[in-house]
Amino acid sequence: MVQGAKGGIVFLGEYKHTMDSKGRVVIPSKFRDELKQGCVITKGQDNCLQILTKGNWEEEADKIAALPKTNKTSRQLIRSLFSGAIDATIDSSGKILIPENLRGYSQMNLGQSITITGSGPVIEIWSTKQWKKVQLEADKAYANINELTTGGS
Amino acid sequence: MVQGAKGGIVFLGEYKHTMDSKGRVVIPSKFRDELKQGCVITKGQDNCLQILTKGNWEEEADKIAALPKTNKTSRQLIRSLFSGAIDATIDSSGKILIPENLRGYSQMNLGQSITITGSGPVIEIWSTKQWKKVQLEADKAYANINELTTGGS
DNA sequence: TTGCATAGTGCCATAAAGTGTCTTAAAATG
DNA sequence: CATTTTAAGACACTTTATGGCACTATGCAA
Repeated sequence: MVQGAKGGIVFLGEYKHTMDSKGRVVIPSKFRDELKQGCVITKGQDNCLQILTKGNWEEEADKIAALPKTNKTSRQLIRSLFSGAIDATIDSSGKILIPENLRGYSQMNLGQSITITGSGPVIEIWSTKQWKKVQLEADKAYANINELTTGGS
Repeated sequence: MVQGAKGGIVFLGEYKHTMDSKGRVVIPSKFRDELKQGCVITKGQDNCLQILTKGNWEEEADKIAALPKTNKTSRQLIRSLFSGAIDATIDSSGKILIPENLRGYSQMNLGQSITITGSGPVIEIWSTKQWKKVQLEADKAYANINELTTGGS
């Protein structure tokens, strides 16, 4: 997998897979090496799930845990992150199980299409339905920025 | 390969090739040396794909990755850029594989004609169909510029 | 406790996708 | 014109995705 200028891992690409009848999904082979020593699945923003490497998770968790617990929003964030997180391992055929509560959160259904995307330091998992919506918006935002920074057409 | 005034690489020229039955295209031999250590393919404007050298990519990626993830637009940019990119390597016969999602984005089909152009610091790949349209517009714009800068005919 | 249902795990078979390499023909080079 | 390089297609091989089946663990109810 590619590395950024600062040496961190950068996940790239978009992959369409299927959730099997038991709630498992295949992790794209390009991502597997980085996740082999274990990974953590959390609730992401916009109804996606995120897969973090062990290293990334620790960083993230430290950041969140350090937030002031007197602040209500912080407490909610802490609760959401930790209660929604699960550590997972890839099985011998490259699959991981998405627990029921996370499937619900991200609107994934057994046997349906899901989309896995590399999104820089993290991997995101989407129901393909949801991804299509998000992607459209994302591409629009990207196109706009390009116009601004490159002078446009 | 040519260098610009500031020492950056400058890709030049227009090449017509064919996408093979597996989605691979031959990279013009003049471009290969610069891409041998790896390159990244991203979505470009007007439904083209761009091939960036490692160096160019890192610049681009660092800019986007540094954006705050709490901001929705930033998240969209991150998603669009990274999910729409893939790192590629040239094989021993000078080909690279264009992944399915990027073939879709750029309207390339297996077995069909594609056009590869040097476009300054990046290489662009087009379905020939799309390229013809864009080239026409580009030529027109160039003619107009000439008129403006030379005072016209 | 026993039996049953449900969720989770491991592994295998098949099909599809991706990769590597070779040959031939065409193009470029000197 | 001879030689070298490049593009395109073909093919074999490898890897990956998917679905299925069997087995285990867990919890619940009879």
